[in-house]
Amino acid sequence: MTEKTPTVHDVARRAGVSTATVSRALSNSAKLQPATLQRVQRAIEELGYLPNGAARGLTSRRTRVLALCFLDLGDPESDAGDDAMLYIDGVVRGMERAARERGYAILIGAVQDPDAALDLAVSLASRSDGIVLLGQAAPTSAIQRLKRLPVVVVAGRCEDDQGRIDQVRVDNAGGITALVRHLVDAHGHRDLLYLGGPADSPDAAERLDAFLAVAGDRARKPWSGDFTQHAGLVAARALTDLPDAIVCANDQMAIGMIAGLRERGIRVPEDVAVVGFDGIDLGRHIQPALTTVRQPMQPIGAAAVTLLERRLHTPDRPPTDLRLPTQLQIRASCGCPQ
Amino acid sequence: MTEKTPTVHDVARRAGVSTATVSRALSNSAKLQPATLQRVQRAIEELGYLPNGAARGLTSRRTRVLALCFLDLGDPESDAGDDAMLYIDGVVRGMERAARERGYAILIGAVQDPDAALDLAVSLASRSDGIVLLGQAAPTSAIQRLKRLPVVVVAGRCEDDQGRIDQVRVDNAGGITALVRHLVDAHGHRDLLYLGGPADSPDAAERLDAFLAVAGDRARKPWSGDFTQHAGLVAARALTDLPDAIVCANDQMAIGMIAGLRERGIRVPEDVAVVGFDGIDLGRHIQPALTTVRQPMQPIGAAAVTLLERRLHTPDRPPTDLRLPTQLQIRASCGCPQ
DNA sequence: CTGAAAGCGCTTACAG
DNA sequence: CTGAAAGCGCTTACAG
Repeated sequence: MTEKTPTVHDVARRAGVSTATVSRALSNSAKLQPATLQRVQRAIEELGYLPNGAARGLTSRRTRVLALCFLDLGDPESDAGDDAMLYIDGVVRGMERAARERGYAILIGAVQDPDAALDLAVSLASRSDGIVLLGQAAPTSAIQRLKRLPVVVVAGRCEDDQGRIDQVRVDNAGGITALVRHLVDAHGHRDLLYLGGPADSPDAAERLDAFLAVAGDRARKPWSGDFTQHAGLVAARALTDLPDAIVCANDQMAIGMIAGLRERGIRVPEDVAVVGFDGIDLGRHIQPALTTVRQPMQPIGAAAVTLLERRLHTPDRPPTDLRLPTQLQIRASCGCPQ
Repeated sequence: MTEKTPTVHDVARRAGVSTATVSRALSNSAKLQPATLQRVQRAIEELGYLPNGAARGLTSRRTRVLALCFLDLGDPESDAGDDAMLYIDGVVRGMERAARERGYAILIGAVQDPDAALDLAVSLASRSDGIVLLGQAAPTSAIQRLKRLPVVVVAGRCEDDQGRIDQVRVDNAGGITALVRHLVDAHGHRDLLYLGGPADSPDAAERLDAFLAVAGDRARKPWSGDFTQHAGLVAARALTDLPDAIVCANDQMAIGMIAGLRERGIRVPEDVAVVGFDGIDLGRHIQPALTTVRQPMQPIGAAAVTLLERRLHTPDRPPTDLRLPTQLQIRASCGCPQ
């Protein structure tokens, strides 16, 4: 740290070759004479040479980095992940694994304030070969501004006029439909309450629409919450006359709902069925185990990476709007035997 | 993407200023005349100019990126996080939040094979201002090789001769000690079985040593597993005569243990107490709720960032070996009333 | 407050 | 197979 850090020139001098040769040895792209290669490698070792990524990136015009920009709504006081965070963790892991296979690392950045998303996105984009914008971290302004490099929007609403923005979403409508059909067809429920998510969430909006469409006149007037366990708890306490089944827009609210009902001595699923959406790990372990719709978080991340790479190779390909399938996960809270 | 991307020169020309002025406007470091600043900003907007991070990094010698290198041992088939992954998610989140406040983004990279850790670490290091090496992703070879830039080792074993590597670990010994004392003092248990972790985990080693030391002649010969729920399950099935209490080296094994005991009709905590280590969210929700020792995952990540930044400012400061406190989390599986 | 110019550390045609 | 040299797009002293 104190002594000057060695560069390709130092390595070249020590190995008795040109910097071009050092560069070739580094990326072992060109075939070097084994002896030459070895000399260079020794010099690198002896000098403790570390290539400068910025210089490489500047020259080669590729950073080998893919970025992810998201909104961090989590509670900084809590280690317990809320839904949004669990979702993001899954996406990050999926991205990382897919990126790794292709020789990319993942750069992540978050903001709390949606208004800061544009600046963050720009700053991440400037250091990467492509960027994924998650949900509400994808304001139209950002999308427009970043269009010089591949952008994929995940779980967001994307108003793209030029047609170069790829999207990845899940089939919210299909998931809700399968869930409601199960409640209606398998269990004969006819009085359904929907506890929806926040109005500004694109996923929440799609789920609500789908519920309304498929439940038809079996639907009560929907309630709404903020996707937290607490919202489910509060809703459970406020419930006066019990429906046959309660469809929650995510698992956390369903879990809070079940806890709140239990407080009041109301049994799930005997007195009322409760189902969720997301498929978080916790749902498997509560009593009764939660019937839900599983979102493929890692595949979402992996798909985003794939789309990024495709557009890197073919900038002008038509935009893809990927809808990943969701999967009905029947457990006990709907009334099915475990 | 097709048209050439604009550079500072284009912006400068359009704004009728020099590139130096554009640069100053970008970093708003120097005070520009408001009118000048505005002209530059308009030009940036009109051109859709995106600064080139590599070029900035090359010149300024700072990337404003902090890297995290870890081993990904997780099951790619499963969305359900295992312990190691939950731990990493927590650390990543802690790093991201701490980094964000200081204007850094986080670059993450993982490998499956420990032998590949060095190459990955080098590649991450070359794009960042500092790097944290997690656990087994911190081979001595990597530490030596990277020493030109700030390195902090988290939950690893670090054999550093030169004294510039900072470390962050948790107080494994203190945690185990509090756990065993509770079992012995509060519940009067005298026959303790320890289900340890893999031999190559530094954390596992410390926990085992501490258990042996504090349990003394109350300890049976320790068993060991691989930190998965499955290992706990297998151990439960293999158990012939029941101890008073089973101390598991992590929560996942404790959860598997409880499930395995239940299979056999053995009640926890009535017939045997079971406790874990880590404090994962799931432990709160199982029946009985898991008594454990809480690791402060996010603070670990945050501390790593703090140490990185300190060393960035003061390269020659003496190395810090941080031990973050753990916290005994008494719930029901030890026999305490919930 | 602003500009001209050097230089950051690589890679990549272009020769040979 | 290897080298000389230009140039990637910024920032930063140095002047003024």
